Amino acid sequence: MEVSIYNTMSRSIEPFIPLEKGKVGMYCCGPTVYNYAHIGNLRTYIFEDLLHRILTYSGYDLTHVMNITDVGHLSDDGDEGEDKMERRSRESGMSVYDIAEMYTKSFFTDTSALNIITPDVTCRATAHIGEMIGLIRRLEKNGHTYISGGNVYFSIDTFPAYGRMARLKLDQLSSGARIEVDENKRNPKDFVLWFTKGKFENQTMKWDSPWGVGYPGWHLECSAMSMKYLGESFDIHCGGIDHVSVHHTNEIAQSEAATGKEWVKYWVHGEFLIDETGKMSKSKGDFLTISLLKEKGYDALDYRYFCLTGHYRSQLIFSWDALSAARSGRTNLKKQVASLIQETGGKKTEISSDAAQAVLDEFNGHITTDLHVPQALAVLWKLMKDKDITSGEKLSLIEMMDSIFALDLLKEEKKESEPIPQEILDLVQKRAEAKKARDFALADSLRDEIGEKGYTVKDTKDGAEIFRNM
RNA sequence: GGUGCCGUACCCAAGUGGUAAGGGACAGGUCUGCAAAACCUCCAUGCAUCGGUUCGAAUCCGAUCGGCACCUCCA
Repeated sequence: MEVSIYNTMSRSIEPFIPLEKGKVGMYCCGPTVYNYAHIGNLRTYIFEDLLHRILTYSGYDLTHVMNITDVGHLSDDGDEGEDKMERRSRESGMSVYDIAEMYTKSFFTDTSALNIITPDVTCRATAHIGEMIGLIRRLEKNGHTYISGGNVYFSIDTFPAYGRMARLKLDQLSSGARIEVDENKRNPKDFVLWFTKGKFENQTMKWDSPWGVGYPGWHLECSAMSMKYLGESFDIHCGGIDHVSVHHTNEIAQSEAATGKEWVKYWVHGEFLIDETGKMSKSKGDFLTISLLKEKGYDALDYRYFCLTGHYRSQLIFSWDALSAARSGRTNLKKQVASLIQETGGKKTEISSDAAQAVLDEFNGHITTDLHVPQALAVLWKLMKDKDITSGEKLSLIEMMDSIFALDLLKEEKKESEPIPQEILDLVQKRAEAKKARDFALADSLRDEIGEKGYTVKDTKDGAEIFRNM
């Protein structure tokens, strides 16, 4: 199936044409594992997962690579920067490696709860120091580097296309407006490839290199690892929108300066999740995590559903009300699917009717056009209400759609069937008797009493159902 | 200072030239002693404001107001 996607490089939706027919190499910037991921971070991985699923669904043989940043990501630019991992280590008393392991694990716990498919390759920066040193040597050989104040810098003046994707106007950037200019830089936009100086006294992660003992600059790892696993040119590079102007700009510069080739064909960026006050960030006090959502009674997939209702290139406004709406939506969807399963005994039917085929075509059209997932979701709702399509066909269609949505629509909810206390059962029994005697005042007061004790009773045609209140 | 984005109902949100998707909430109905559930129905002549282009504008252009992001670290 043909896929089109918005390319940040051209600022337009382009037909996707892979470098090698039928195959796709995709690299996505992964987490820096110095803290828990907040739900804004995770929105980006949900969007990348949708792209992953859509490419696979469309018949491509996909290789999806994601890095784990466990070194070199500074909290600030310039000499004042401190490695985020090291800072966390200093603050917590744990070793940097323990921190990396702990937060890597929690990251994958979150992504797994969100039904995000684990990339084919996940690679740690600290396991690829050799590749990074190799890349610096290539840049050095091509005359793109200089050493100043002990650090190795990339010289952007040696790369005329610098800032092309971000459309930076270098002469008009107000460098130093918000940060101190690094005196060692020839051009304020130059960036460090290898640190041997800086806030370094406590750095525990360091390696020997031709330029001295030190550690790599943050941007370097993505270039080095993506080329290792996907080759010197590959199809798709994803990440958050915030990476366009610095991180990806620098990645492009150092990669293309090293190889002399176009590095990435399609750049795909996901917009931010924001709240009423604007962007979510880890430095802005408390941040929202999947485990917090769970504590408040939401399923991780309620959040996934919420993300599916907005387009990946638009900001999405988070609120508890909006999340509750998503939870209700997903719950209703699941209920309707469950009743379809009950009705058919779970038997799916091959799609044969014109009506069903039309729904499938519409769905396919949406997902293969720049990830128009919100419209695809609307198609699912239309399908649920359709009166001409048989239940068996519906189930087949739902299964196909959910291979993209990944909302576990066909999965039966396992109810934790805690035993109902005898006390409650007695009250329910009493109420049933009161109802039978048409003493509704007593029945209602008994229902209130049951409610006070934390249970809800609902009458069905097969008698009373009892639920524990959440 | 430079760059870019956004403003659609009570909330979230889709829609980039052909007459406003979808979800949630609300309201009404069927059913039920009532409630809940389920099902049905209703829900923006309107897309920040003002002009312009066009047979036709939420969509294109200009201005204004309001909000946000990036040019430090960030998904």
